[in-house]
Amino acid sequence: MADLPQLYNDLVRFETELWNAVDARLRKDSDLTLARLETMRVIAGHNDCRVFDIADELSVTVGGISKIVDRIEAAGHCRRRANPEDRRSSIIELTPPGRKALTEATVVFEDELELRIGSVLSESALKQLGAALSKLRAAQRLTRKTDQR
Amino acid sequence: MADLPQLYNDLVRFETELWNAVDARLRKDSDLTLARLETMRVIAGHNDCRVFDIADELSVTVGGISKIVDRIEAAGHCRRRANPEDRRSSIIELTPPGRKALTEATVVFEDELELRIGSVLSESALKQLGAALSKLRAAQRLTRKTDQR
DNA sequence: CAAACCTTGTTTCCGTGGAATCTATGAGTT
DNA sequence: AACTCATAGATTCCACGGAAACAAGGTTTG
Repeated sequence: MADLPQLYNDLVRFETELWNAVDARLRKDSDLTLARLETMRVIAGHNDCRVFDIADELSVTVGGISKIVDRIEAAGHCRRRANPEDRRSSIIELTPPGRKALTEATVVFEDELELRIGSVLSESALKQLGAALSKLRAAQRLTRKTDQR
Repeated sequence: MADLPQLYNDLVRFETELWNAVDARLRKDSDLTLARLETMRVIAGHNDCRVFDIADELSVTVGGISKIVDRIEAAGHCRRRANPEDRRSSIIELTPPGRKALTEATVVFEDELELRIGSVLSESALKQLGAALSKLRAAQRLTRKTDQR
């Protein structure tokens, strides 16, 4: 019998510490925070990216993302463009300075991940971990449907 | 080569969704929130528990925990007692109603973990996941020492 | 096509948690 | 003992993100 509370605790604590460490590293060695980096990665990876798409992919609220996009836009790193398909929404795209900042921050980001994850586990352990997490997320997507809000 | 950003993303997203789901379930089926449950679990598991001990174990700030303890105390679930060893700090202990609430909430907590983790992965996959997380945390504790601040 | 409903995004308001500051106590040095 | 420095906790201030209310556009149904 696995000790689920223990596993839960390690998971949550590791995630907290990882987030803090990566965020601190980005603030020190790049122009982005982790919240902005994650948002900009989604923008870069989506064609015709809307606020909704980002919120969905990052599991946060639309209202929260709307405000993060405000800040990224104020920093000159992205811009909202009218969506010809649907006038309720805008299409968000990175500006050239935004793409540059993203590229630079991504190097730092990946370096820190390598330091804190890649270099700690064996290649096969990494594969297993990735598989476990992806299975857990898939299961969560299913239960979500039965959840009432 | 493992895709670390992908793994990172699954980890953070799973943790976010898990936290939200467990917290929602606790609010619905118990008297505690997840933040309070975690705090009270630490209090219950420590002899002569101080604010510092909780903050350290949960990887959050002392100031934040001080306020969470305020709320738990206001709900009548814990109490601060003078520490005879060190008058700067108090010893925090659960009240009988606090212990009762903790016991009840723990049932809900473990049920939700079983639903979202235990029943999703095989026994051996759970073991591997636990081992990987504990190794990752151990490595993080080491790098922390070299981190300035 | 109108009415009802749903989707998308923004904004307001609020609770939470962090950083910084302040107070009190303890430990170490002279 | 007096001074300095470190530690524990509380408090103040602030930034962030969620919930809810709102606005506006889209979709469905009669």
